[in-house]
Amino acid sequence: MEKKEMVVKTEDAVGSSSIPCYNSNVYPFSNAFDFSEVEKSSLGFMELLGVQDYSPLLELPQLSTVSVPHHSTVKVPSDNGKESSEVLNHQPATPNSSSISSASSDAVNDEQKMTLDQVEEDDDEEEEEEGQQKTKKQLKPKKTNQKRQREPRFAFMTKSEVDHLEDGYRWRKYGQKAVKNSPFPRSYYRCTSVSCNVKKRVERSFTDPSVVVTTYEGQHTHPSPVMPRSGVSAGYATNLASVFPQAGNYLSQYQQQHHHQQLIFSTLSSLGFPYNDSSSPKNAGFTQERRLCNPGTNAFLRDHGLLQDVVPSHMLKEE
DNA sequence: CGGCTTTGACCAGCGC
DNA sequence: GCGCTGGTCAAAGCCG
Repeated sequence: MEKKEMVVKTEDAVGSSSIPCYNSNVYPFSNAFDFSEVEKSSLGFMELLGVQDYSPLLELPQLSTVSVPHHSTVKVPSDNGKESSEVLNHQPATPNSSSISSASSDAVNDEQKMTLDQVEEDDDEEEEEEGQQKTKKQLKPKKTNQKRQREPRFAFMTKSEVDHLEDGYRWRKYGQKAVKNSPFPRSYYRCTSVSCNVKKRVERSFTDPSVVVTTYEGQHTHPSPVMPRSGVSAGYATNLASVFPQAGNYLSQYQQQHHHQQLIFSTLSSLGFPYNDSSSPKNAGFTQERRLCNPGTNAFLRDHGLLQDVVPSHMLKEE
């Protein structure tokens, strides 16, 4: 049986932090994090996420002001100010809330850098071609276009038995890598649609193999091949999307499919959105799920593994 | 036969 | 400079 629980984490969300929270339960994961530690740390949170460019924070102001409940200060480097800090609210999340972690993004500066790189690359191209043909052909080409060209990223934490979750789009796997500190490999997928360079990474938490972390990068330039569905889901997805524009983008994809509707609703519900659908047998599975982000328990802490790419372990310490 | 997955190799970025 | 790691490429193989 496939049981899923989705946890949303926007890579931009933690950005700078102080969105007027619709519901204090929306970002419960923060209960497990001491963001003041982030401030102390030499690593910015975005850096912890493996991001080197924070410009999207400007691009996604809402995300950049997401409030992280309960904990204090999030310091986020940004282009115009280097960093912003915000005192966050202190409401503990309620049980059953799911976690949202946040993540990162970047892009604008990279594009600028890329331009320069491309110019330089033009000069080298001829030389490279020769050497390249001899040894390996794939070597340089990617360099021209790929110089850290990063799109805004958005990650979902999904409790699922399957690694690759259906989201209405078609994906082609183009790589798999072993992940440090994890026995589970990370898979790389790319949208099969031409001219759409959306990518996603899928990896499983090593501390909780039932949890899959899916990270989307970029935005689709085409409609989902799966027909959109109408229904109450739209309202909630929109609601969430209003908090996480990027999330809404992907959530809307999820909601285009049956069982993913449930997945979303389960998540939204746990996020504090009042959704309740007991008619689905699949929901039975949800109730059995470990309370992934239940503050005050160790449950969440046990998940720190899948977040450790996002947050250093010391941040996961219980208060 | 076309599309997809697997897999080894390569490259770039980063820290030491 | 070197080594590690993440990310990507593309050939080979698989499958419907």
